[in-house]
Amino acid sequence: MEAADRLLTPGEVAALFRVDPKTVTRWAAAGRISSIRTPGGHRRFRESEVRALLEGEAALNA
Amino acid sequence: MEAADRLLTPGEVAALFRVDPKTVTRWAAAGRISSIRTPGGHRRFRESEVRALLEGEAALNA
DNA sequence: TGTCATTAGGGTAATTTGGGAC
DNA sequence: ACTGTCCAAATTACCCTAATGA
Repeated sequence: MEAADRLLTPGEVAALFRVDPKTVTRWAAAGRISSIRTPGGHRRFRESEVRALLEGEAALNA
Repeated sequence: MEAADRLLTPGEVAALFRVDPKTVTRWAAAGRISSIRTPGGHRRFRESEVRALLEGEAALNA
């Protein structure tokens, strides 16, 4: 189940979705996307999940 | 309890958290993560603790 | 012994967080 | 209901040189 997938920064995820990093933070806070926190409190996102979200929407639209 | 206390280098821990190796060093200096010092002063981290940090945060986010 | 990638250290930008408001 | 922007504070990233590790 758990793959050693890479982690993405909020800025990277925001760039992929073409939204503001703040919006990504809101998604994480709302539980719409799972996040990992560094000991310092910063968030990291699973690339596999982000990609599934991106491609998933596209698939549903086809 | 099967603590696979394999030791990880700052670079390896940094890769897992998707942060800079210097950041891992800062965590150790701040006491956010326990570290072992080599006689030469370099730091090593317990894999079990690092993994608990990663997976622990993720599990809370179900 | 020598090589070479990694790490420590200190200092300065850039990013992220959190909150509330529009 | 959702997003972008403002703010201040904290965390993280990148710059360098010297030492350590394998």
